Amino acid sequence: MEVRCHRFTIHQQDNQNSSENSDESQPSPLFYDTKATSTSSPKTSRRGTKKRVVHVPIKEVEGSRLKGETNAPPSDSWAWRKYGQKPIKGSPYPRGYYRCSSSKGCPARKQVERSRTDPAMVMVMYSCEHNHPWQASRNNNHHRLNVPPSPPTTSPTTREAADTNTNDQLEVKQSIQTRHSETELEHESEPDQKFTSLEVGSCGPFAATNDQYGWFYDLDSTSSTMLESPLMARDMVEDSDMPTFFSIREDDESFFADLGELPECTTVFMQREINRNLAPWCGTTG
DNA sequence: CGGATTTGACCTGCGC
DNA sequence: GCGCAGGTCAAATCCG
Repeated sequence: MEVRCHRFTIHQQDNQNSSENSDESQPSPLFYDTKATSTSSPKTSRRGTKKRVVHVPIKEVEGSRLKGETNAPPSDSWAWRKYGQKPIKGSPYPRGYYRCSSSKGCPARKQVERSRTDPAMVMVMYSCEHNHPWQASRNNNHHRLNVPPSPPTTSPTTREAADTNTNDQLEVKQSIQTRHSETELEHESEPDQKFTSLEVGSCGPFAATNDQYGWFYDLDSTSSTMLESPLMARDMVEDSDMPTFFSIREDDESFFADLGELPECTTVFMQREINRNLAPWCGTTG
């Protein structure tokens, strides 16, 4: 089943499995609860984060702040400040660690690394939710007026030269550190309440209500554009750990809401969680 | 000079 | 319990 939402096609998978464990017969859930998984479970962040993968054309990075950086994160509505970089075992590319600098005290973080299977892509893993003053206003249908002032189309905090690969994509991984209780998880077992039942602010924009991120719907949601990148299309066929496509519904749209921060040409693939016990939208506190 | 990046050290979680 | 690897910190450095 195929999903066409704006220009985003959602694909969620574990950050490690995204490229390494392509032989996974079981589709990767949206997020993995590291606390609940065992040896046979897909790998997740060591800190209990849950991740999803988005593919973004690498050309987007050219306009972003990390010019010339191997792991240039895609430009989005937030300003990110790099606080670390680590070589990742099995990957020729290092992983960059970024904190949100759009507002003081924002706990949002993201990790950026090149895809191992396709160097033309970069993975960006988001951890924790943004916590900005203007977010509260979004809940009141004033979303379009309360987005961060002058959301940078280019990342303002990085200074290096752009990657000049124009046909490539970025692979964007997003993860969430979750704080939901067991009770909340039970709600999530109901498909149609999967997102809307979650508390805004307790699990970040991924679990936000439609209202909170309704600003996203003002975007070109009527576009049927999908799979802008042939690269990603190829991966979807070749990779056994491929995402499952599905029809977007309201609850899913709230998932997409956060993706409004991603570059317009971001191609995101979402994988419907198969085992909800393992893949609640938000798990327990890590 | 202020803010962002770099990079080595340190901390922590997980697997054996 | 130990070692490995991921994640974070913070001082040094760089750049506008």
